[in-house]
Amino acid sequence: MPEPPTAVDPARSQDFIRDIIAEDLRAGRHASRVHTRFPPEPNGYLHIGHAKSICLNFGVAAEFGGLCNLRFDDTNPTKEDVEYVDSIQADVRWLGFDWSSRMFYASDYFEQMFLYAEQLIQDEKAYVDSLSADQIREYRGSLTAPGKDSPYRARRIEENLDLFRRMRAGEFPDGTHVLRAKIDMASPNINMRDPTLYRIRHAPHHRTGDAWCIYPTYDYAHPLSDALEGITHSLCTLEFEDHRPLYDWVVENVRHDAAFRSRPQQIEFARLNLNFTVMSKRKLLALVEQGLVRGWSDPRLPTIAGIRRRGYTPEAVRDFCTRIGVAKKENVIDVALLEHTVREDLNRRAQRALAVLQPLRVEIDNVPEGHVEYVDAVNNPENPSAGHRTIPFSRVLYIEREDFMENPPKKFFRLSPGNEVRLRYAYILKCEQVVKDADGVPIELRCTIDRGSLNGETASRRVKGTIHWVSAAHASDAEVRLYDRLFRSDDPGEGGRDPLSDLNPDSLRVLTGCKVEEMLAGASAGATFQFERQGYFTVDPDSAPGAPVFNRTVTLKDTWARISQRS
RNA sequence: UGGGGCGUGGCCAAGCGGUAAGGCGCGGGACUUUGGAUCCCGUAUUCGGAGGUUCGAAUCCUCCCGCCCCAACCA
Repeated sequence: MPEPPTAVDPARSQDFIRDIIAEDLRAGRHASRVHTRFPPEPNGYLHIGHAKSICLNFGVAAEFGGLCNLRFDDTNPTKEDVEYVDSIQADVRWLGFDWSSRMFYASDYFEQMFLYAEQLIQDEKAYVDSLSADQIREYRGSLTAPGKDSPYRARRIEENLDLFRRMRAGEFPDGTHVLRAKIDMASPNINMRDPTLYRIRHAPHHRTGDAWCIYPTYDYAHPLSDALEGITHSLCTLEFEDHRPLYDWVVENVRHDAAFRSRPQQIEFARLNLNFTVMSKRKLLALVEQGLVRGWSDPRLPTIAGIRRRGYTPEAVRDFCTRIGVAKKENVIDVALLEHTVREDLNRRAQRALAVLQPLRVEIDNVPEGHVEYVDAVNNPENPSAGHRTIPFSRVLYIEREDFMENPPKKFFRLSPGNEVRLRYAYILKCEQVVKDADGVPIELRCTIDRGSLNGETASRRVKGTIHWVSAAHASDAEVRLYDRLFRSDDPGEGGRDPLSDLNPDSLRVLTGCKVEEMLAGASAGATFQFERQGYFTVDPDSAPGAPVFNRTVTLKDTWARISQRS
């Protein structure tokens, strides 16, 4: 008789990292604690890729009743800046995570790390090397050839200690000496061939100023920062897999004192890659520095700050991060998933606005000139508590050009000669006559309405389609800047068109059912509207009040293409 | 050619020896005071390949193939 299938353990059903943690907890490891950290280097703004790590670290901690620290990995003063530490805090908060009072800097531990380094020297596990960077590289060997010992590897403890202290005292210029771990120059893992622990850098640090002129490297500082903060699970990306033996070496070989609070374990996962956008720090920095975008928060960038201005909500980004999962496989997530989570969230909260982007004039013969009436409109069909608004209706309207077709295909349910369509929230409209210009292009429609059809729910008859409209006399015509291009170019990356080449913001004429100014005035910064069938638009939360800048939140180019092809 | 990882549908991703979850996307349909909304339905005879073990393999073994990462005094 076959065994019954094993029941799925919910604690083992999410991802391998949660599995490991659950198992550690079960086995009582790490004193049954879970403590993670999000450790960015403050050398740039956070992007959507970091959101994955933030959601993972804070999420896992919360799920297992643990804590998550925010830690700035500020061990390289030449690349870092306070502007970045500020923006990173703002972005993590915006995403909805709270590190409480646990915000730290690797630089908080410089003194303690120095002490541990001295002990390493005393234990003959570290030495000062005086080879040049080039020589060190040569001595390191290659991927296939083992390295060889530096002639300075055998220095006396006292000499090492003296040199290391004088390094700290600033007696030597950059590049003259370096502190190295004494491990194994023949290791097949190049990271273990006596890795550098400290280098001399006479450069002001954004936080410690000129207190130091030697700085620990990532490989030395990271495991120690983790241990000093009592971190149990140190989550990082795949490229650090080869560094894990070194991470463990540092954790094991430093002399454990009272400050040494945990024996953290490093666990690696695959970083997020998104198609149709750029995530490399290098490229983002280049865009900002060359002025090709308006700063790190340009809505066209995949930075958290840019995404916020674009109208994305933290809820949607978090949902995206949980939906992509966590694994060790290299991945390229389809940006359509991000767009989906945003639409799903916005659809529930965005105010609707009738808007016409490419107007076609409509004159209604059986509505008297000067007549104005206000029809009732729902702000959000899916959320009654969003309330109602009234929209002016009059003899002359604008409708969307593409909502009219002179020779409609079979399944076109919008307006065409002799046919009827419902004007959303208003009457059934019939096209009686098409006025064309010299080239035969329709420039105006003469129509009539069915006076008895105002309320669609009680009307005696129904028509297949419904379109959006705007009263010509009441709508304003404002030039709105629209950011759209960069974020979703048509090239996924390598080769072909450079996704960064098309940087000019589009501009767009927007006509809404009320004056645009009124709409903006009544909207708080960051408010999002859904322009019927045109997508979501957000009033830039970072722009001056009333400034007519919209960021299109979701790009639906391909869908539009499909729709227009079909129609 | 050294070491470390990874290969399940177009993109992600469950699965952990018992006969391929789920999401996105895509296709079809329904609905209509919008919809690209919403609701239905469909979408891997097969898990990189070939052998083997087993009553039974995506799951175990062997070999092979492919992709990614590593030779910063970056992180």
